[in-house]
Amino acid sequence: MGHQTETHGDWDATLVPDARGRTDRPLPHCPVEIALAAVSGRWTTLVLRELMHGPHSFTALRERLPALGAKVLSERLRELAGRGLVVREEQRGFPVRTRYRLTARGEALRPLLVELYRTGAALSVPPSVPPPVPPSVPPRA
Amino acid sequence: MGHQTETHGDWDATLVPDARGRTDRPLPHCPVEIALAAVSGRWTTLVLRELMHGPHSFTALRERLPALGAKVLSERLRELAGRGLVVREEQRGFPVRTRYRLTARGEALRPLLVELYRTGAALSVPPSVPPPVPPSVPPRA
DNA sequence: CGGAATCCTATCGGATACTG
DNA sequence: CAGTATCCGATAGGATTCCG
Repeated sequence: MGHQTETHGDWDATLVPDARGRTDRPLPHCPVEIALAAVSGRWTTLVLRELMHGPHSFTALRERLPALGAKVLSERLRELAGRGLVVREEQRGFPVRTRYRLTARGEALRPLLVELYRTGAALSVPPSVPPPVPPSVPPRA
Repeated sequence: MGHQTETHGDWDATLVPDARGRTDRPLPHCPVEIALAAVSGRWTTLVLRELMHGPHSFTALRERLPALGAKVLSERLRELAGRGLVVREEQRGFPVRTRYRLTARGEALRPLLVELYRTGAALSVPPSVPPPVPPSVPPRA
């Protein structure tokens, strides 16, 4: 065999390019976990999609996503802001206009969203032989 | 403006290529939701990573991921199998060898995992100005 | 308008124990 | 070896109400 620095030696370099992906448990510094954290949570990708079209106010977002409750939207925006993906901007004047804008970091999620869409679209064509439903009880003559 | 078939008209075609993405709530047939469902759940991406290296037995997977409990592994494998991403193969003989192998559909997740890694790595370099800690009270005079 | 505070339920995932 | 069965605490997220 080659070398014994790694746990099991052969890592696919395109899949796991560096040491941060060579973990044996879900650690928060693993790039995959970081990216998943950024887009996970119900409604998150929809909120991101709206913000990708440009800045929106809290209420505008609620109008675009009528089934999204104020509490959850508020949570999502705070998470996104906490990760530096979104900025909250208060436009001074009267009344106080608030808007949420995607940062450069937030824009960096676009290729991921595109890839998620692509992959999901590919998966949505059903497998030739669907989830092998085992013949539960073979009908006896 | 152009036409009034859509709710708000201007959709980014690279972000939302077709009607399945033009939803105002998280519907299970939206491609993004489908892809997210495939990779979501704790440990899921790690299990996929292992299976991307080739088929593994239940116990082999537990050895690679020692902190992953049998129950959760069992759940993950059943979910993945249910989505047609993994197949369970029983090698008859003694003892009964069981192994889990990625299907072609499962392999189709590889680009997504790569993109997740890429994006997460990009996000892990901290923003020039971190989460904008707002000047809580503007110093007067 | 732009939220925060509560309350409530469902599900998730970890620990432990047991089985063919 | 390859799981299942149970229990249990912690979130997640929806509904509702209230606030500056």
